[in-house]
Amino acid sequence: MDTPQRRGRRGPALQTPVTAAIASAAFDELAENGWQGLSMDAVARRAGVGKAALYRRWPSKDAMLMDLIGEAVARNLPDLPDSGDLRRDVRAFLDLTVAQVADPRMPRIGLDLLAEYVRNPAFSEELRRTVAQPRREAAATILNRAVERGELPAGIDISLAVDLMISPLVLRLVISGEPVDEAVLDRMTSMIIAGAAATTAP
Amino acid sequence: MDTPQRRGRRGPALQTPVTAAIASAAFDELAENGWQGLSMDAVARRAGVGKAALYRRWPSKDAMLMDLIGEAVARNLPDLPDSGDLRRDVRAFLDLTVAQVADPRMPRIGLDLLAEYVRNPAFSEELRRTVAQPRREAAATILNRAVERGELPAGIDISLAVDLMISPLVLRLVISGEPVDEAVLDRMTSMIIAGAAATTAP
Amino acid sequence: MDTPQRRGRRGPALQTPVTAAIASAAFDELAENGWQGLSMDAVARRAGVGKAALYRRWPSKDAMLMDLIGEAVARNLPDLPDSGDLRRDVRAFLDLTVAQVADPRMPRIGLDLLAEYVRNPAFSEELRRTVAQPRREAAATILNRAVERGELPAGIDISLAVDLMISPLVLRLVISGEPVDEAVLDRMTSMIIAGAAATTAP
Amino acid sequence: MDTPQRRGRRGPALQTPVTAAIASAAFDELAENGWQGLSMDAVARRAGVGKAALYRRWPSKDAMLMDLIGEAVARNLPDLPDSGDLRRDVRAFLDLTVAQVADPRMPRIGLDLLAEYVRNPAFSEELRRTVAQPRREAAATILNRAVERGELPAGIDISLAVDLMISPLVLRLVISGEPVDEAVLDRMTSMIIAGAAATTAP
DNA sequence: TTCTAATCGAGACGGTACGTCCCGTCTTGCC
DNA sequence: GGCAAGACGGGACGTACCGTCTCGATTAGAA
Repeated sequence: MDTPQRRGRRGPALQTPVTAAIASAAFDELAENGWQGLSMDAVARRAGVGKAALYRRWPSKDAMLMDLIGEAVARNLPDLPDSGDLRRDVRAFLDLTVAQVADPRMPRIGLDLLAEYVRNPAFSEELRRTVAQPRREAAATILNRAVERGELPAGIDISLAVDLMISPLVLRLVISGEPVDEAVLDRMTSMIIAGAAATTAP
Repeated sequence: MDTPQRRGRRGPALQTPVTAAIASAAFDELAENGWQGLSMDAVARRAGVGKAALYRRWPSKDAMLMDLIGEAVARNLPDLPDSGDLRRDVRAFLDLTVAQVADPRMPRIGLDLLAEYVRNPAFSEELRRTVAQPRREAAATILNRAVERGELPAGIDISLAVDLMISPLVLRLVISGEPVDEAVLDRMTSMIIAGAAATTAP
Repeated sequence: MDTPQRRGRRGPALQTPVTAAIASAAFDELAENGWQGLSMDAVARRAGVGKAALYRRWPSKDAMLMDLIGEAVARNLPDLPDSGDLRRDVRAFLDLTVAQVADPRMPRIGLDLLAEYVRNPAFSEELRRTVAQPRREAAATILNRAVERGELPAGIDISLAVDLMISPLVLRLVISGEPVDEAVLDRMTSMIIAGAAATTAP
Repeated sequence: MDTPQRRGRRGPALQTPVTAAIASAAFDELAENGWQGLSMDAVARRAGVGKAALYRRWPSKDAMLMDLIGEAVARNLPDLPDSGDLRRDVRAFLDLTVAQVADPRMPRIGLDLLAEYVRNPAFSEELRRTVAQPRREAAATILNRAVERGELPAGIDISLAVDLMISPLVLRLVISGEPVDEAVLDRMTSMIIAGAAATTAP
């Protein structure tokens, strides 16, 4: 028999084979033509599906892509153990970020994701909630633990320090595209620790 | 010699006032409707110009906007005097960045600019050259002067430190949109100086 | 065998009321502005229809007009009873032609029709088959019956006599536009009968 | 008084070779693309001439083509001697018509000419005056001479008989495109003479 | 000879229509 | 009732052409 085994739902989508086919086709089109270049007709054709099948699931092209991408990105959430040492924690955070962005489908889709993120306020909020916030919280946890351990001074600006943990790496990975090797990550780690410690009110 | 003398001039040039009218109309439309919402017919109508006048200058809507915006952004280059003090130099750099992004037309257009930046490789390179590079060089100059004065250690990673001077502020201003007040800029300045000093090889 | 059964219907048909609305709008525009002055946008707007609905049916403006007009003209075929007398038959044929061309929408559209007839070879053939040929056959029938009755000699050139029955009247009606009253039709009838009888090989 | 004496010449005349080049290019384009397909830019390019040179001479594309074609057609006016015999005169008229239409450039351009004739009222009048009227007068002269000689009855409808001399042949040559050989011309001559004689009031 | 007005080639200008493509909705029949 | 196929209204895109205008270079009549 072929009982449609519901295995711990990954999210509302991908429940039926039709939805899965749409998702696959959409990602292919996204990688080939980008967000703006993707047309609903092309996705439906590629998925061997009627256009109505798409609009039965999402109210618009943007909503569909937000949902599909958001879900895909949200799936790989950071899971960082407490190493008991700030330097190791920070380095692990950076490594995880590099690993996630290094996903083979990321280079092309990721940029379009950011493009649409800044373009579309609704998606902006959705993505902030599902993607950015969890990562910011993970970074904040690392910093707070270090404060508790006394590795960082008490009065630091956590929010600013979190920006510091995320933005220089994202700039390199997503925007400037410069290579990020071990040595750079080492120096970046030092930079983050020193910088974070200096975010106290003067 | 009996060269059959060519009559007439070699051909008229594009008329400057027309280009100016198009640019103005395009910026208005951009601010009102955004990159995607901007239509070439609307720009032409607003500029009191035929659509052909647009397509005589640029091969497509995207090319037009890239060119116009890129040029506009490239125009306001940082011009930072040497204050002789690293902290003052860094703070001036941050203030300048805030001021440029705070330009009333920026909030809406700037995001679209970044969106297209990551989407279009050709524009990406163009924008890197005319917008990012000059600012990176200004930041690098500040840091190098500090090294010469002994305010920063000799072995620091200038490129990484430049990232540090730019990315956290850009993240706040362009992406997260969190407010940036004087106090935050003070703490960010401290963070940058401490972080930059720590980018030495371990 | 496991032929993957195709789901859904094979595809929707073009909707009749839409086609009718387009045809009506096209004829209105044609009468008002002529073939060249008719614009597809105007037809679509007048029909309350998207431009795509037009181009889904015909590949171009000319093809659309050829099809619509050709079909309209082809519809009113001559239906001429055998009066048993050549003169009455010929006169009835002329009257029918005048009546058909006297249709209020004809004066303007008819000329454009001929214009396109001579311009476009494909339309030319189509129109010859649906419009000219039936009328030529009706004329030929009249003449052949007269030959059988002995009203016309046996050796006449039917094709040439058919030209005679059609061309002088068409010249007046369509090209020179001179008025055609009862007296002219009387004289033309005499002319045709005498001329037809003289088309024998010398 | 101080009449500001106008120095310099009153202005050079339009240059003949330029006009000739335009005419040649226009006829080429006309033969290749037809009246509607001919574009002024293409004519100017082909003639190696600026578009202004065209509009300096004619107010519009239609006016230019009307003028050029009208003049070309008007040049070969019928010049028919009085043979003293109606049959020979009619046959000569038909032969001349065949010869004129048989001109190698005619087949393609001639049809477009008629097309535009029925489409464009202004051209219609111009062409009627320069092309049709002289030929109708030539035909009328032939008929009137026959009446004077007693070869045709006195009360015939000259206008209708002129239609008879022109329209069947034109129908064949220009519209139906059927071949016209000697035998057909013989029968047509007989038909015309008999028909013309029968155009008397009943 | 010198002035100067009109012509020349080239092509930009405003405007209008074309034919294509896409979005999001709606309709029709097959499963 | 879900599905494929695709027609539907709407609207933007990028192209082509018309008839006008501007530009600098050329040319030939009038002073």
